[in-house]
Amino acid sequence: MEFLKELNENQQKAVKYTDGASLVIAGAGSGKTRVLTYKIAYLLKMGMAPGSILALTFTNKAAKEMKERIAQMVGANIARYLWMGTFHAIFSRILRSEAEHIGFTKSFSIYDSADSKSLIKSIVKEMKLDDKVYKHGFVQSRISYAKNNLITPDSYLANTDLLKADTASRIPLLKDIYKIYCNRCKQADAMDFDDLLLQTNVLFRNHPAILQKYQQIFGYILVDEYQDTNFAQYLIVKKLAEKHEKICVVGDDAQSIYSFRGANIDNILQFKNTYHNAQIFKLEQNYRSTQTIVNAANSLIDKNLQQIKKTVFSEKETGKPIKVLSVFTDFEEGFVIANNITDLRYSSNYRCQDIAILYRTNSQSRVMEEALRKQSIPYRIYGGLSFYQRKEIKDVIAYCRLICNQNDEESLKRIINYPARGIGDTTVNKLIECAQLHAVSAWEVLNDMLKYNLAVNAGTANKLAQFRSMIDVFAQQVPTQNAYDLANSIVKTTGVISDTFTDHSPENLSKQDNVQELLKAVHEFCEAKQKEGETITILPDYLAEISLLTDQDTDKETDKDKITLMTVHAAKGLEFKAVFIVGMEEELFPSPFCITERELEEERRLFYVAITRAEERCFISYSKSRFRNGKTNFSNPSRFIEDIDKEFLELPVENKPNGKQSSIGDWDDDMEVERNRFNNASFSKPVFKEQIIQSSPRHLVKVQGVSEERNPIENKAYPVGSFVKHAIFGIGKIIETSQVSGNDKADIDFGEKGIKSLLLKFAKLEVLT
DNA sequence: TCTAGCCGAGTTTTT
DNA sequence: CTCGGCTAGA
Repeated sequence: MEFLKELNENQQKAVKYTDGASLVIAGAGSGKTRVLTYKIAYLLKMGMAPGSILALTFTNKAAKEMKERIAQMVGANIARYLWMGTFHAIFSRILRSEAEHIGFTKSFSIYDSADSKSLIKSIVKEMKLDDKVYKHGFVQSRISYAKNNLITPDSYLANTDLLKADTASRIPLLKDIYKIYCNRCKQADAMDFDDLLLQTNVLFRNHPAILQKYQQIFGYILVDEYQDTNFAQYLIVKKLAEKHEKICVVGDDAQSIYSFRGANIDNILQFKNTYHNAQIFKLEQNYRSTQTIVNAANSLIDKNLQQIKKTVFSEKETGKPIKVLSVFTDFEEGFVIANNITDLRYSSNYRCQDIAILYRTNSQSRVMEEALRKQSIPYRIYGGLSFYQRKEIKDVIAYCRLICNQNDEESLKRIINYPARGIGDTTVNKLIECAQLHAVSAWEVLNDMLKYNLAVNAGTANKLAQFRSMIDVFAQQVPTQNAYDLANSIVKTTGVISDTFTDHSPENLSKQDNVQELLKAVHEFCEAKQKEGETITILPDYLAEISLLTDQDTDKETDKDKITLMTVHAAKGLEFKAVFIVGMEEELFPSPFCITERELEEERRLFYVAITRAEERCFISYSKSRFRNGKTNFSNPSRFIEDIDKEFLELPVENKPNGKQSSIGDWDDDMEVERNRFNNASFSKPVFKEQIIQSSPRHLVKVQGVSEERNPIENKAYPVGSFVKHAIFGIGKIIETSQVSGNDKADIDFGEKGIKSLLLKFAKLEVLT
């Protein structure tokens, strides 16, 4: 047990306690993953069989990393038998082997959220309801909420509170949509993400013998990120652990940020009430961040009332204060951040992969992206469209899914007329209506159009029959064909990507690349399975694997050394030497949709998560105006900045070039922060784009001393003396134009608002005269 | 069946 | 602004 020496005292205690239930409260950066991995290694060394350990995580990435670390410690041959994966992955595996007990088949499809949205849309349409009232997004979240709380359609009907709430929200028929939605899923032999948890509960509730079987199998259960479990997950874990209470959950209530998805922070707060003899271990030493960052984060989270008290501390160096950057516009924000990044790269020798830009909403990525691109800083955006959500990929996968499960209605709808084969919307609607009328799947109708009286003309019937037999031919090959060969012939024969061969546009070429990429992935999957001793890997096995994958799981080698751009949510569990948290403004962070104290506390935790991602440097920026939804909106600094003790912050300082007074306007009154305009933030390190691209880091440091002297330069577009209009300051008169580091700049007298030095590329001035 | 054009809406999302 | 969804017309 040499490896135990690598743990501190509390970590060791948490690892070694295996007598009963235990809760490990793990502060940010306190070695949570380390405790989990070492604990599993410890259990294995104590003689526990790997096949009786169940370890649940929230992301595939976390599971994969943990598995790799354990493999290093105890050997891959042992590690591969661990039940380790996400809740969804593990229980979809169990559901597949027990599917017939709950009315599904082994090859059930998994509907992703786009599929379920599309199904909801068609149900609302078929019920002739107003889709402006029954908005698909809202209906979807309502159904998801019900499932996460284990409310089946029948118990929904019996729940007066829910019914009342729906009537009050003018959506009384939600109960019916929910019921039909579930029926349709079952008819399609499909489960959505929430079903994977709900149906597991149904399985365990209705079949005690099966529950008992898994209670026997899982001799020890570990759960990561327990603060983010919802009721469905909580109950699965509770039932499985009931017998022996050999369970260890790890989490941090201060990092609970998924309540809007049904996560219930009470699961961790009330752990002791669920498991009466639970031991609690607190990990409070942060090994990730400087003292300043840890203390700043502590002072922030201290403002939350609801929390398990703990004292996270760091013994690393004090470190630099968190730098607060104040800018005028979101464009300038991007520019300033890019400059700061350049600075870090070349004067502190940070690599791109050490740096992350975090934001509250995905839409903020655009300006950042633009700024980075302009300065040729390599970056990678996480979130947005993932590989598996791309149209061409979804199309190919829809073929694969339909071929493996002909009842899969969403896949059928997607490709029955793609590529176009003369089966229009009218026909598809008739087909589905007919199927509903006879309570069978659409495929069933296709199989016997006469029997079900499908009212289409002979030509259409012929086209439908052709489509059916094409799918049939593939379907017959499923049990005997290797997944890669079958996928390959699907792509070649169905013409699913024939659209992309019409021209050589970059979009089309990229689509072809993506499909090749997918096929390559299938190939690799088959080879990996073969190495594990499988004789043949069939297509359904591959589908089962990828339906639960996300973009984050597909890291490419070429993406290694790049700046990371992602939402704060996506950054949870990650760490970077330097972190930029941008858009720290009211109406953005906290989100205007969070009103109640409980919701605000979650937003504060989100900010806490953001800060604690940083190891050495943390920057926070806010802009006084932001371009959103086609309009420029004014904004104030986020209240959360004030929640951090000032001693840990480096607030923007006023800088007065040439002794000119530059008044701030009204924004900063509450913060006593003054603007350090373009000088400090933007130009302390003049940016020479070309040189940055070509030269080595050391070269660049030399150029940094270049003069910042301003030389008045006549600017023809903005003649001295002319009047201009600015989005924030209103009308002003140009006093002087100049160039600084190759950027056009103007000094403008805005009367009452004072004299401002503005960069023309940001100011967006309108010339009036 | 396809496409241009209009209208309206617009947080966060591990699976 | 920038998507998605729908309608009108080819």
